[in-house]
Amino acid sequence: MFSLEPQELIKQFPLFDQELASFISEEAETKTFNQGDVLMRPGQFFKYAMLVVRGRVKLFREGDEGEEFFMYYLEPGNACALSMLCMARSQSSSIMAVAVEETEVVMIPIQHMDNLMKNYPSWYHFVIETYRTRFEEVLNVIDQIAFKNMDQRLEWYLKRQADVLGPNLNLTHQQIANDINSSREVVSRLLKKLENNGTVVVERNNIHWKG
Amino acid sequence: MFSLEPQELIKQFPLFDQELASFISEEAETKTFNQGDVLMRPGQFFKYAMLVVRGRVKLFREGDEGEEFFMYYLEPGNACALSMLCMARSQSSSIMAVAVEETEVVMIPIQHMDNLMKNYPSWYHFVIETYRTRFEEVLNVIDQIAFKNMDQRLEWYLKRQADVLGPNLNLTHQQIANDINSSREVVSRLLKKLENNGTVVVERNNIHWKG
DNA sequence: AAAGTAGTGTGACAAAAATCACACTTTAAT
DNA sequence: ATTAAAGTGTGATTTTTGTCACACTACTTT
Repeated sequence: MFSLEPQELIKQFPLFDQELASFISEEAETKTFNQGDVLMRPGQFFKYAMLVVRGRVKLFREGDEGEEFFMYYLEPGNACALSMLCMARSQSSSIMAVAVEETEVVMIPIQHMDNLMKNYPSWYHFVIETYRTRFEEVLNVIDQIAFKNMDQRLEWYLKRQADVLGPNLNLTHQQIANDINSSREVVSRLLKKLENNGTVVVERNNIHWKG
Repeated sequence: MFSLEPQELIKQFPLFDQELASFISEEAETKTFNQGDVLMRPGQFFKYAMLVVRGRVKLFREGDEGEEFFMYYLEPGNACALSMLCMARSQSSSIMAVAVEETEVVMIPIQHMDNLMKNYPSWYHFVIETYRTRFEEVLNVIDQIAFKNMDQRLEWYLKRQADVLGPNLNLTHQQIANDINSSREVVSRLLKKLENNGTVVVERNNIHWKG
């Protein structure tokens, strides 16, 4: 654990002002997670608000039978909205957050929240903005699964992946199927259709998005 | 428009402390919406944070082709999470909020937010709690449509309705179909199955939940 | 009371998606 | 180099859900 320079923080979080960055730099610690590490799991207490400064975190919902459903990525400059909903929780099935690469996270102990909210307006602007963004994101997910068919959902999924990871997606059909809660065969077939459209180029372990 | 006594507010919003309730009572206005009135529609600016003190508001998502998808109700003591995400927004398709009965809403002008956040800790606790609750709710919706079949989704839908509206649900099969984005015939058939299970009693314009 | 309308029931069929079976191909392991 | 493992392609079949057609019932309106 080590802390981060205020200037570095502001670069990642442009909404922060000088005093806020200094405070966080002073009081928060930085932790590095390895690929595959779980940052957050269902039914967990939070002792920190988590800000991603490097790497990438994948958020997904887990079903009762262990199914997974991809929600969104947290990237540098993002905060984990749920980690800021500090109060206790212990629901049957909640959300999972896993580092998909080596990831550096600023951890702000929960006991500073009152102070931050009260004395650092740029903090609560950031919090509000974080919620808004995530809420929108989640609503878009609902649109997709409520209103769209698999082919459109797959396309939307790939597009989002490409927006974050770049056009070269190192994904197997099985992994995609897991993320959108479908099956490998269905994904294979739909990918073929997208390839015929010219939307993607399909290779082993790799989908090239041309959207 | 008229304002509300602090004591009345606290009764509805137990998280509010005395000073907060006084401030809101002073600065906010109360507005009454009739059944069917739209409180919020896609791509709208918000000038107020809205707190429901009487009645009921239905929140649902609209699809590109005008489909609807029920999300949740706001009841007395609830606030509209999205109305508090004040900043400008104009997304293609967003959320709809409609009064399902005569509904009284406390409208807090957006320009008081900074002050409220800064000087009334019980306000931001309330805001955080509002977000948390809605976020959870929306995640549960995702679970249902991502992982469950229509029969289970219908059952869950009816259960939620019954939790809010009581066991006697004045709904037609068509209305239910609209809310869960299915079709009337499917709903009819599944209701029959639920009736055989003893989960509901089906009558014209009325479903009696026995869960 | 007759006619109209909204709500419901049900069979037949179509479409979307999941599942099964198995062939084949590329990469990794021994 | 041979085997094993992981990834992909594809037809056949089943399940789930949506659609169409039409009958029927219970309320409303005149």
